[in-house]
Amino acid sequence: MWWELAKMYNDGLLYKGHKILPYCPRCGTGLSSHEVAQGYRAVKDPSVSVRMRIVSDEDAQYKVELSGATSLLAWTTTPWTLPANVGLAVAEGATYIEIERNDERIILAKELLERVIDGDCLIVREFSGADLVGLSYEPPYRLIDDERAYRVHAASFVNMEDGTGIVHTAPAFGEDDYQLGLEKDLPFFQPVDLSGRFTEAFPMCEGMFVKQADDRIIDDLKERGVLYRLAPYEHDYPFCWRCDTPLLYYALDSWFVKTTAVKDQMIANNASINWYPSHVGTGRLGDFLANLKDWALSRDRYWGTPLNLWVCDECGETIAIGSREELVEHAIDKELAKRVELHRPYIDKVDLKCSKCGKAMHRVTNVIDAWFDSGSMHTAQWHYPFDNIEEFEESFPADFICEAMDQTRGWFYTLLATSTIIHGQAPYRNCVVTGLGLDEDGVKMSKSKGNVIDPWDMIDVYGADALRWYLYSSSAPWKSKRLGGDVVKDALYKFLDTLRNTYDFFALYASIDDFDPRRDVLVEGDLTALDRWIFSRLTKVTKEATNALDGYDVVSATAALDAFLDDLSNWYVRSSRRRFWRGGMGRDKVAAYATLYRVLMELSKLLAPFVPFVSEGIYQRLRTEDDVESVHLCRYPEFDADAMDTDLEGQMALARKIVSLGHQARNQAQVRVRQPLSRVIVSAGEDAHLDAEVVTLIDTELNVEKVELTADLSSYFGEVPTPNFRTLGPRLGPQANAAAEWIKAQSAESIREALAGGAAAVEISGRTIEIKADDVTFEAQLPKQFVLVEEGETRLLLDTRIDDRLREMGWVREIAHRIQVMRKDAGFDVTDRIVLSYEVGESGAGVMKRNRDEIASEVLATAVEDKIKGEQEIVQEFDVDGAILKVGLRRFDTKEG
RNA sequence: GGGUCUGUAGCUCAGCUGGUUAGAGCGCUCGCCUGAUAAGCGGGAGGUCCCUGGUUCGAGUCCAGGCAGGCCCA
Repeated sequence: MWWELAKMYNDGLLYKGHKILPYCPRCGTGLSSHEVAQGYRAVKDPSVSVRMRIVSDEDAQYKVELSGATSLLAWTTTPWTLPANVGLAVAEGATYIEIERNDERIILAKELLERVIDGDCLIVREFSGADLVGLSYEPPYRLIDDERAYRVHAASFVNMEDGTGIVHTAPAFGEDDYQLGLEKDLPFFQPVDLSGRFTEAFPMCEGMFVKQADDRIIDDLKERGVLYRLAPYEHDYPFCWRCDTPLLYYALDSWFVKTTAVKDQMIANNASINWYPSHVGTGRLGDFLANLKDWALSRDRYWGTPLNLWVCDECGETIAIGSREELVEHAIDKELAKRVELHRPYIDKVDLKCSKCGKAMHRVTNVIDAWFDSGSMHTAQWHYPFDNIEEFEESFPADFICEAMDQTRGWFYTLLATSTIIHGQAPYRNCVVTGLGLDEDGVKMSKSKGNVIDPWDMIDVYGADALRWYLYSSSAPWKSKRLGGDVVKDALYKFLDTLRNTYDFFALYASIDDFDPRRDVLVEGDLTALDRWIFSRLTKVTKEATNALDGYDVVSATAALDAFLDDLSNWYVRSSRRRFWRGGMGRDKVAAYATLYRVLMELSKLLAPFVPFVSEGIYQRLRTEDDVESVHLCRYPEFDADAMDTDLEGQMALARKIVSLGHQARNQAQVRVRQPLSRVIVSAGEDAHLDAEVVTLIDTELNVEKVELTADLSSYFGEVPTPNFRTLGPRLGPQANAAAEWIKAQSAESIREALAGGAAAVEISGRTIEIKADDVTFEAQLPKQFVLVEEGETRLLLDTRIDDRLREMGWVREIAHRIQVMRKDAGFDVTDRIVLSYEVGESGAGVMKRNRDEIASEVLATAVEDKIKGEQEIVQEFDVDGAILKVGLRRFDTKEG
């Protein structure tokens, strides 16, 4: 940083000036504009209007009519600055008026009359602001004796938004005032010391803190009849971001970085940065740059980076030291300079020898704005240009930085400013701006308010990755985020638990089967449609995540990954379970393992930037010695867009839709899923097609024997003839009902035939009645056996007929399920073999006998006994379709076999 | 006062270049399923898409003006 500062000084961009600075009387230091920006707060201050009696009109156009009783009305929201008043300012072009009331005359801006004066008054005359210039007036406190003081001047900053149009001017306490003071050669009068207390120059309040003196001054003005009006005034006022003391605007000596000299270049460099969101660059920072002011750099604190300027006591020569080498070169005590710690207080012991006059030079006492330190990161982190020159050149400018919105005028700005001056370009290419963390009620967290949520509390409960995932996935980074409550819990349950459970499922069976990824390799030809589908989805999600991250769109990336994990867990794994349950290590089983293994490996890499701990945990458990030792050392997965099988993905999407509709239909028909049904019939638009393997997935999931895909479902609907009372009623009167009964009793076919000629004479209850074609409408009717559900284009018919064969299959499945639950209740391992004993009444005996092998294999029973005898680990009795079945289980002991 | 963002279900939020009947998750409720899952599936209740105008065959979406809130600045 010294190198940077010395470069700036030698280029004439670091200078000493005097400026009105926001000043913290408690910290004893001026604040930079970006520091002030942190501390604005709405407060109520007293606003006062004060009479300033005209004492001389000699130098003005305006001439007093009512001598001794004519006053200018001045306005301020900081009564404590009134003792330092040395002038009044008016707007030259504005219209002012003189009013009369209670034997006195008051002058103020015409526009503001109604806002300042209550009640009626007499307007005596009008004139322009320019006429008032030159008047002498009696100030509220005549504390200095100076010809130049207490006169009216014209100033461009006088506005008509509030006040009286006559502005009290105190050059010691305001930027505009100070500038006016320079311009009009006003005396500079400073009755306040650096601790914010009045000096002996204002005896009435000597030693009093200025803000506390407001009341005292107001009382005094009131007593003396100087006060015209007092009103509370609500406005934003800056407070010290560090200690919350109200800031005073105060004229101070300061060192400045002449950022205004590179303003255009900074604006150009800002335009080279990709901002996310873009409005930060064009709006918030853009506006700031457009109104750029020089950077008040020096601070009068003790701690901080010492300002590297030495000044000669004798001749005032100043030198900026840019390296230790230079320090040693100029130092009087070279040994000290070689080893001295470059911070206070040590550095201040090093005096230099003036090159001009040979006398001692001392370092200025200032330290620098800490923002300069963080704003120098691009260079200082490498100790450039003394070390790491290559590293610097390789990494500058940075690809990407990220911080919160409140750093716009902090870090984002100071980085840009120093880099523009030192390197001529922006130090970062992309900047993602994050929103603020709000508390549960949506209020900004701040230490002073005490509503700060400790991230560790959430991390302890839910984990760091759950917090991360929430922050990434909930909404765009720059939106503010509420923390606390259950939001992080949701991220954990919804995403991370699903991920872990998917891994756990794999791990459970992989360890049972002793899966070895180096031996049990993936064989392309053994892959099922489901395997090929999940690989296609993996390619797609890799593409989506990569593209999203390339565009700094972290939310879309998480959304794509979330959708993929859902597919993996709730479709791939769910539909693959039976493949893992099978005994042995057949080719299909190896294919399933190898597929799931590879998907989990790749997924851990895809997720590594988002959830570094969880992804590493999974990776470490999956990797072999041949793999890179950490997921964070792996390349991010690449994708081959051609590897996507959009047709298969389309089929699978349709399959899942059919399953969903099928469940809905079962629900409507009140037929539970364990009861097998014969078929569903589906229409899903022209191009819909399903490969046999995909159909099998639907069969299994819906527990139906057949899935029929058809272009048109209408052939499954029957037609029912329906009487049209609109025509029958008027024509047949009382006989209409009989005719209607007859129509309903016919089949659609026969009545169509009968009415082919347009009408038919029919014999009903002994009378002949004519039925015309108009008398009959045909309604599509679904045979009772079907339930129809539809969603968009997709329509599904569920055939709900249950014959004896299906009933028996359902029975078997029900029993198998109940026994599985018993196994679980008894605490058996999924691999435990059992001995199944049962007793059943007559009605169930046949079914049980016919299906005992199937049930046995389903529940891993090595032996089945049709009598419950001996010790059982669990016994239960249940009622299946009216048949009472009693079942006992015990673990199969190999010795028994 | 200026800049900027936001306003959609009880809560958290999606809704791309305007296009059927506005969605998801959580929560509530009823049912199903479960040999990985604090899970999953299906049904239901729950909406003046902040307001008012305008453009358009058509507006949650575009335009104008308000209102409310956040942040930044004066």
